[in-house]
Amino acid sequence: MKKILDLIAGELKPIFAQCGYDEAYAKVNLSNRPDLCEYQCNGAMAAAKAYRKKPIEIAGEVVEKAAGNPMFAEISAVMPGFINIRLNGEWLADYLNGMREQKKLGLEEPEKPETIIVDYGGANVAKPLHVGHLRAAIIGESVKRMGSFLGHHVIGDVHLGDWGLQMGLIIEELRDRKPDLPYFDENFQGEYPQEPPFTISELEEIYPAASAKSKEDSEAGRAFKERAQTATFRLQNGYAPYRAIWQHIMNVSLADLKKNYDSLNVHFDLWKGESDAQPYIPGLIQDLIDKGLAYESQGALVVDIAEETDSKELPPCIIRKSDGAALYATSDLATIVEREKDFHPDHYIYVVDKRQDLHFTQVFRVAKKAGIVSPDRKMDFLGFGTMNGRDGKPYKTREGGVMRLERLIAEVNEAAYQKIMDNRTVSQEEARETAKIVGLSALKYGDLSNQAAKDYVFDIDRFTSFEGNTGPYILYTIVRIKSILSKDGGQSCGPILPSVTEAERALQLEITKYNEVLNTSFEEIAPHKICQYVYDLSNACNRFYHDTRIITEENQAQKASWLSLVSLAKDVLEVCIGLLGIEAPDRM
RNA sequence: GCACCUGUAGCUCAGUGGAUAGAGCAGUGGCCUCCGGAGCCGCGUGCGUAGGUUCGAUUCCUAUCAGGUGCACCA
Repeated sequence: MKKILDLIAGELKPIFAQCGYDEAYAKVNLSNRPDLCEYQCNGAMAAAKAYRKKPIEIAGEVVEKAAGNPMFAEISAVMPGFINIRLNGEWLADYLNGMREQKKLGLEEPEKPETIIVDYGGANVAKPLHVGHLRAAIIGESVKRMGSFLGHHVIGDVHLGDWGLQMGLIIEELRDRKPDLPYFDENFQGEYPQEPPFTISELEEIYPAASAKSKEDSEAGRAFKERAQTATFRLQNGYAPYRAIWQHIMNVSLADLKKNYDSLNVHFDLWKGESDAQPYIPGLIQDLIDKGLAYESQGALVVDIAEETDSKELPPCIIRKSDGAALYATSDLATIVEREKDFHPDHYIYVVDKRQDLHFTQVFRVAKKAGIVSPDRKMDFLGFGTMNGRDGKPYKTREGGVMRLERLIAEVNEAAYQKIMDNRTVSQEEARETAKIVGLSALKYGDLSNQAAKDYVFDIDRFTSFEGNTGPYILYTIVRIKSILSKDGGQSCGPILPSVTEAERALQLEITKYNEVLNTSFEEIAPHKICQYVYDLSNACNRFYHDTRIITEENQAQKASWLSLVSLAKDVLEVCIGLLGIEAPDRM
């Protein structure tokens, strides 16, 4: 189905044209004065200058010709030149009935579906997930779901950090702890064991220990770091024993990462990492040299990325260190080479900490200059801000350390559990299960309701509150509608009739925004707009059934209409929170 | 030093080249013979500052102040 704004504009366009004005002026917006009208067209004012007429005259001409159109209950010209519109109640009811019948609730899908890569993990192998990974996971998952639901072919890639110095550090620390392992016997000829030489909890302890050791300002510290660098170098050059250890690290770590992402209800289509891009690096660098883009500067190989339209000077992008090693930008460029080969995507979306803005600006420019992607390829960097504590500083544990994701989730679940037990008498088991769902909604909604690019304050009490603009409040609304529908058995839904009360009308109008909201939210890569909508729709629901007795309504056709209306509202809400990565329980 | 991002109500956040800038929390006053009161209905304060473009600017531009972040061999 078409969006209502487009349908109204579609009626006005020929009228503008008939009157001799460019039909582009027939653009329609939601009214920002609901007391005056539901929709408004401001084109007459914009056109006034071009046609040297008073805006009100233009508006008057258009309104005169539009009067009598069955779509409108009211269309009027108001000083200085607004065109105010109210929809006909029957037309609106028809639109809603259309939504009920169509798949995806009448969502207008893009004419040409795109292949889109969403890169949103950034997890590091052998390091536990912490809150810094939370935003990428939550926002990226939502962006991926939005794109898929709209009909695009979206591929979510975790893009693991699995190829850096951390690997050498772990290998050398492992050598110090278990020197008898066959991986460290230069003369070993047999098969390496299938069993990993460590558990996940050991691994999580090994890395920080090794990292600390390498940073020690002592002879031993420097020696250890040098060993780690050598080990990293050998690993990257295919030294078999270290490859075998690396594979163990990957297996053990990935199983744990998947478990953690699962508990967030975040799922990746690809579990690629930096290591997968390595084979493309030599060709990439040679290509950049051959094209004359890469040149030596202070011993390193760099590519200039300045463009004529730049008002400022951007530093060049380093693609090879003076010691010959590749680095971050090289790896990301090689990953693009790989993705072009595998998927040839129309659109890249990187969901990464906003501090990497400059890095991605450089990478995108090099990719386009070098022709790795075509110049018009859509490449978006969705940089997100920091999650802060109530003190406005990056979120930490009470002890001041880095908060692990597992612990954060556990704390949110506990807070949700307490609230559920305070409010209702349910069994502990049911409360625990519900708390997981409610807690996750609190966590995700609390994050997604903010603009991604901004820092935000994580306040566990506020996010888990069942009142106000929170995830639990949204879930409550859905659960309550489910309760109403179950009271009736869900059997007597019928066609939605024109509204009879203001609250009902408001709810009807709110529901119809669905199509518009989903499309613009994805175009702007803005999940918070879905949150805003879901909140508005929930409020409209609560107002409606607060003063309308549905179940006891004696007029059966009226009752059937209202049941359909709240049922449709519930469907819209569930689709929308699904795109946020949230689901609603049946009871809470 | 250079650059980028952000400044909206006491707090946390939305929002728009158009009419009277909105929510939640906190404060405060009402509403349960009623499908879940986790609700509904009230009450008041604000676009960092100064210019400019425009018929119209909180929105676009410039300057300025404040906070955050990034600036060549970490990822």
